[in-house]
Amino acid sequence: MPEGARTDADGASTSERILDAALVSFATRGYEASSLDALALGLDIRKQTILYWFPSKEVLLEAVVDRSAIELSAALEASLTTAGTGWARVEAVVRSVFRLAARRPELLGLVREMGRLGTPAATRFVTAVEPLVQRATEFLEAEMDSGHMRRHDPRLLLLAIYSTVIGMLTEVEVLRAFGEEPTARSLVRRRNEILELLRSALVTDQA
Amino acid sequence: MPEGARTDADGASTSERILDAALVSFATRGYEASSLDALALGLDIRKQTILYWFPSKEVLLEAVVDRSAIELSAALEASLTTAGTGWARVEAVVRSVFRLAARRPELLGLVREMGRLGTPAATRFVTAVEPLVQRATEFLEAEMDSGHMRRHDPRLLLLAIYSTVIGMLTEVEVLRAFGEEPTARSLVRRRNEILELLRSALVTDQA
DNA sequence: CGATCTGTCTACCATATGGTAAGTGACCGG
DNA sequence: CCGGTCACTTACCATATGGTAGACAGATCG
Repeated sequence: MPEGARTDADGASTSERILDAALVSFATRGYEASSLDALALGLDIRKQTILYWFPSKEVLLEAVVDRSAIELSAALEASLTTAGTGWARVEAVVRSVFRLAARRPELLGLVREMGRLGTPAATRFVTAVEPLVQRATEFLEAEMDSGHMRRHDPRLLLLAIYSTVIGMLTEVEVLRAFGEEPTARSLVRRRNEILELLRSALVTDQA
Repeated sequence: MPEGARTDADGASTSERILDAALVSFATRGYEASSLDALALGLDIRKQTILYWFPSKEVLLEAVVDRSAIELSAALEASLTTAGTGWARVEAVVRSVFRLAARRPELLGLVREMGRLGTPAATRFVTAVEPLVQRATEFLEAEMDSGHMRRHDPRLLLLAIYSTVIGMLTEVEVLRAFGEEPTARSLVRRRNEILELLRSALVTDQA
């Protein structure tokens, strides 16, 4: 976003490095528990540099949320354009979310964190993703109308799918309690489990 | 726990009132974001009274977690002893969790919060609930063996069910985004949706 | 070269936080 | 009636927090 930003050896501008670090910290430790000092320390800059780019912690949060919403939407949109129809479409979306979780777990972590820090952060995020929700709802409705999927309230169904996927991706502690270590191998197992579950729950024609 | 505790007009001892308020605050605002001062203010006592009963904030958290784990386990155990077999058993447990969510939403909120505050708080909770997980796993396995339920990895299945239920009970912000207001009416709709979903996903004999 | 702008820094501050030390009044057994 | 314990208080404190003010170095430009 900033034009005349100095660039790192890796080519990353300071403000982008701050956004990256803040995303990770917010997603894992949580917003309140993330201090600007700690953030700055990790980046080997001074807290005031952060406050130069983002005049307050809240503004920083908004920036992180906005950027994440864009990235998330982009990933989902991409998987939607290439995906087929019917169950294949659902599977493609779930797979792409899992791929995203493997590559950038912080993004999913932030989504989960979003619920806690209520308005206005959540509102911001929700507004950005709303079009996708709308599209998904219409798709599910069409599939049900055509008889390819069992009839459900599409928005409640979407909420259930969302909960399951996000939960199985982010509840690391609970995961451990259930005897699943958060490895790449386990991630695949969880993905397949969810896909199987959804398939048997949704698809009418099990052939 | 405290013996010679002074009792309130409502018969609640100070330490119990502290635990109650702390549970609500931890479950909604989060542990880090809950300050002892704010807690004390809400109870119309001084912060030092809190530190008299619970020598540190962390100890307070442990106490809250322990008590909640006990209450949660009790509720689940109760529903298990009265519940029947097969699908009826699953349904009974889900219903009892939803009943608990209606009566004491903070309890479920704390469970969700647990994942964020990693060890040792989570470990504590998990240890307390572990026997239930074990029982549930064995039950699911038996049902699959007898062919009444589709074969899945029982622990992954349990994790999926957990994620879905907790998510649909606690993600209030996301709920709003999906057009569901957190009313009692909506709670019932969500419960029925989950039950339908689980039934079609799990039960082989759909008669 | 001098003025200006940009990015980062040092210095500082008000407030809030978890926690310590020491008191105070009520009750209670001897 | 008196010493002690119990429940709770006032008085403090060290630290951490988000944020302000202003200095300083390097680039840019007339």
